[in-house]
Amino acid sequence: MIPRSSHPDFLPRRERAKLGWRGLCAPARTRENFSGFPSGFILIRPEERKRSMASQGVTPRSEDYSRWYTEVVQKADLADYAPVRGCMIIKPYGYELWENIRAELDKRFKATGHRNAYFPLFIPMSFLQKEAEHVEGFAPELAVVTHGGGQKLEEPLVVRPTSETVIGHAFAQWIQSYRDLPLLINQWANVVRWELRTRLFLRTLEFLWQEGHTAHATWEEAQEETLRMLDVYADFAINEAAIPVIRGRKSDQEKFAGAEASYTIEAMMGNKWALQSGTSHNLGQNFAKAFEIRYLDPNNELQYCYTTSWGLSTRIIGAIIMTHGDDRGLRLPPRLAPIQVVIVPIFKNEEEKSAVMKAARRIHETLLSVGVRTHLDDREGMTPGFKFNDWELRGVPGRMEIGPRDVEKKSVVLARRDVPGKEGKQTAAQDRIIPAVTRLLTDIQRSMLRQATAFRDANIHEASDYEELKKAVADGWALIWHCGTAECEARIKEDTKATSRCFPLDLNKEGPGDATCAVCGKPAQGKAYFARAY
RNA sequence: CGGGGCGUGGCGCAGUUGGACAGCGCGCUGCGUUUGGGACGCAGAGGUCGCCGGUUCGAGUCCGGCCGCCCCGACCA
Repeated sequence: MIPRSSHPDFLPRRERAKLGWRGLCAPARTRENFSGFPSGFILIRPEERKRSMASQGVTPRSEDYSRWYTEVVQKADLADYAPVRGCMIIKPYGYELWENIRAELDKRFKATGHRNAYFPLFIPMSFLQKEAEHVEGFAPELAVVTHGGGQKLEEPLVVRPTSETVIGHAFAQWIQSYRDLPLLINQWANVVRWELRTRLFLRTLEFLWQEGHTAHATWEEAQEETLRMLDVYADFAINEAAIPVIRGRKSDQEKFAGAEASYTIEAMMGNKWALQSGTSHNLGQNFAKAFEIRYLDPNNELQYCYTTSWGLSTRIIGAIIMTHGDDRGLRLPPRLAPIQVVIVPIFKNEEEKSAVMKAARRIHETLLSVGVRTHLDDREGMTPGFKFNDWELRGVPGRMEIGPRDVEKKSVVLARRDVPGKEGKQTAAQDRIIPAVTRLLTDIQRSMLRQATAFRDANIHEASDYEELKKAVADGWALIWHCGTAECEARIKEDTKATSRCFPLDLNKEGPGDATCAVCGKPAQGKAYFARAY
C-alpha cells in the first residue's frame, strides 16, 4: 500500500487557518480611492503591492530581524506561545526537527561510550547549596516547589535548572573503585530556568536538552572528555546543521557556575550576533568534593574523581533558524529537515490529475523506500504557486513539481530552497530520480554550510586597539588579544554591548607570548572573539 | 525587573468627542469554475471587544489593577 504521505497528520486543515495568508488585495485602510475606477476596483501602488505580497509570508529578514524570527517560528509551525509567560509549545514540525537533532547526537554519544539514564526533575534545595559557586550562579533563576499534596514541604524542592547535583549524589553511590571509571552518562530531559526576557527556542523558562555527566580518575582524562564532547558538538553543528561553529574556551566571567573551565561552540547568526550553541565543562573536583564522589585507586587510596558535564539544547533550533533563514522564511539543512523533499502535483482536469497523481505517488513511494523524507502535497483547492511559497516558508530544502508535461516526458522539475526562483530549478528524468534527489540534497547541504561560512568569515574583523574593536563589533565580531579580566570585559560591554564570546581553540594553539590586551594593555591571555550575543 | 508601544472572530486591522444591529479584508465550511510561482464566483459559519473591578441610565470607547505580546536597557543554554 502506498502511504498517503510520510506525515499522515501533517498540517490538518484547521491549523492552516492560523497562517494568516492574505490574498492580493490591499489592506482595508487603502481602500479609499478617488481614481474613478468602479467600486471594488482597487488601486494599489507598486510599493503597497510589494508589502502586501510580503505580508502573506513573513516580514522580510532584512526589514526587521527580530520580528522575522518570531514570525518564522510560528508561521513555519515550529512552535507557539504557551499560556504561561516564557513557555512554548513545540509543534509536531518543530518537534520532528528536534527528534532528528536528538537522533544524530545520541548516535554520537553512544559511539563515544556513553549510556542514557534519567534523573529526577526535583532536586532538594540543599543539594544546590553544596557547591558555592553553583548555587550563586543559579539562585536567581530557580523555580522552587514549596507545597506538595496540599502540605508545605519540609525542604523546598528545586525544579532542575541542570543536574550536576542530583547526578553527583548518584555518582557518589555508584563509584567505589577505579574500575568503575570512567563513568559516562547522558540524559535527555527538560530543565527550568526562570529567565526574565524570553524568546522562542532561544531562551524559554523550560527547554529540552541533553546533559552529559562523566566521572574520571584524573584531570587529564576529564579534560580529554570535555574536549572530545566539544568536538562531537562541533561535528554535529557543522556536518548536520550546516552551522560553521567556532570551538573556544569561555572567559572566567562567562563560564558555567561551578566549572573549572567551560568550552563553547559559538555560532554567528544572520544579524551577526553570536549564539552559544552548546557547552562542555571540565568541573575539576568541585562537584566531586561537594558530593563525595570518590574512588579507591590501585594503591588502595581514596581519591576524588574529576567530573565533566556538557549540554546542547533546543536552542540549537534557534541557531538553525537564524543561521540559514532568509527573507522568505526558514531554510532547513537537508540532513535534519523533517521533510527533505515535497512533491507538488500540478493538473488542470480530472484526466490530468489521475495521470499526474499516479506518477507522483510512484515517485513518492520510491523516495520513501530509500529513506528520503518525502511528503506528497495532495491538498486540494490550493494552487501550485501557493504551495511553493508555503513550503519555502517552512524551509523544506527540495521541491519536486510534477505536471502533465512531466508525465508526458517522464521527467520532473526539481527546485532547491537555497537558490531562489527559476535559477534553482532543474529537470530530472523519472527513472533517475533517486540519484538526482540524493545529489540535490547533498549539494544543498554543502551549499548551506558554504554560504554560512562565507558570511561568518566576512563578518569577523581583527582589531588591534579599542577603536578598531568598537568598529568591528558594531558590524560583526571582533578578534582581539584579550587579558580575560572582568574589568576589561565589563568596560567593553558597557561601551559596545558586545561580550566576550570565547578564546578560539584553533587560534590559541600557541601561547600569547608577550602580546598585550588590545583594550587595557595588560598581558594577554589569548586571542578572543567579542560580539553582541543572544 | 525599569522605559516605550500594542491587545477587537483563526490572522491583519477599522471603530470620531461614551449611544442604536460590532464592521472590513484574509482565512475557514459548502457548491461550481480553476491549477507550471501566492486563482475566482455564489452561499454560509464564526466575536463574553485580553482578564478583573470601578464610573455611568448606558463602556470596545473613561478610570484602576492584573495578564500577555513587540521594541529598548541589567542576567543566561
